[in-house]
Amino acid sequence: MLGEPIRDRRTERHERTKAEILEAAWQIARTEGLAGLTLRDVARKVGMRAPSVYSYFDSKNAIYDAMFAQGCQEFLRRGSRLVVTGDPQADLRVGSRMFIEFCTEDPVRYQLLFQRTIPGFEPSTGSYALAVQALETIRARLVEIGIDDPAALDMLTALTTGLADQQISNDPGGDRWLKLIDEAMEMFFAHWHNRIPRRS
Amino acid sequence: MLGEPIRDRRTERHERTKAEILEAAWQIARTEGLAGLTLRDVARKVGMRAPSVYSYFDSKNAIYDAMFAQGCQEFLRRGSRLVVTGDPQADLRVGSRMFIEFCTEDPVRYQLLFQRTIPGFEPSTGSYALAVQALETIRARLVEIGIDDPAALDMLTALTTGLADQQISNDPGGDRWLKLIDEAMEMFFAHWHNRIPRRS
DNA sequence: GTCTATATTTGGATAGAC
DNA sequence: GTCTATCCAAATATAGAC
Repeated sequence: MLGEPIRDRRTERHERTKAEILEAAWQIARTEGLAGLTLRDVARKVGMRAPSVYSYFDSKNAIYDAMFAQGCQEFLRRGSRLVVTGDPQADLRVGSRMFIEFCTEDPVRYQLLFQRTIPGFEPSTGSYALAVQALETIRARLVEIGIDDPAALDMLTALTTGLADQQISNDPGGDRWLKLIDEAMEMFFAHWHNRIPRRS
Repeated sequence: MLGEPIRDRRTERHERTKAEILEAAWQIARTEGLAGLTLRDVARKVGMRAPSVYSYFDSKNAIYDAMFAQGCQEFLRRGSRLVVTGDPQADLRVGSRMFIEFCTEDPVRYQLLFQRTIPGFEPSTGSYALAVQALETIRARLVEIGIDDPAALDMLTALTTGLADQQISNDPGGDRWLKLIDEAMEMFFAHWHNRIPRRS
């Protein structure tokens, strides 16, 4: 009557090693750049030779894809922890701050998820679905705040990714654009709250 | 009494060929991606073999650097053609539209100038100075519009690059974010015009 | 599953003849 | 200035032994 599935110790170990490889990949990407990731380096970091990695991932792009999915899942996890207080402006501030800090705290992850700059890589359908889901959580939160104009959502993504992008590109490690978040949201809120969508 | 310098036909031809190589590099980067640029392809496009390119550029990065400088100069050229009408909002609209269209009309140029995503490349001091000069023209225009808070400049660069970035990443060739430009500038202007800078 | 060995490709850069 | 020939290095991926 125990409903637990039979544990497969072999599979468990396999999954653990996959996770270990991914963690190594993140670390190397953060130091060498996302495009500078090589299977040799990843393998070495986990104490293997390059060919052994192929027992866990079919290709280098499969690693990128798993990293992409991990990034999306982390975003979804953080989004699910956000609460709705009922104060629209506060909710907007908290949500946008979460998003922008998510972007800036790991520029490599930002590059992988939001800029499509890796030569031959594009996410698999499964991973892409996670990204769609992530955008949907943002849309839903904006609706709860009382803003349901689709143009407002597009404006918000532009404004927040713009802040994140400038922060990463022009003041890495600093806060020159981070400290503009509250003011940006004030500006955004004043313009879009209780506004009737214009025709086209 | 003719003040013209003596023309050096050899140098002139050399410069012409350099320009031809750069144009080929732009074309290839636009189809193969900026990171996908190879000397072989560039050489072939101008009817040479790869080693011959070294008679014109010391390295591949020297080509990137020349492209970077060209991009900045094109931006400066367009900025110099903008007029100030005295209508602050109209001037803001025109300036931001110029900037965003400059970005979106050539995503490869945008990537080279505004995202630093090429492995070992960073602009030479001379080329970087052009980029600084370009930002300065934006700052000066914003002052003429009547907004001289440095935070406003940072907010404007975030907003405009954000619109450009979303347009390029999520609706290439379309106008989903381009058509938000006027509304974005309305929002920006309402917030920053005649505002006293806050302490910190 | 992991290894060694190797195939394969690619691409930046140099040497030296013409 | 341009070429051929070549070097050198890197990196993905596969074959097959253990």
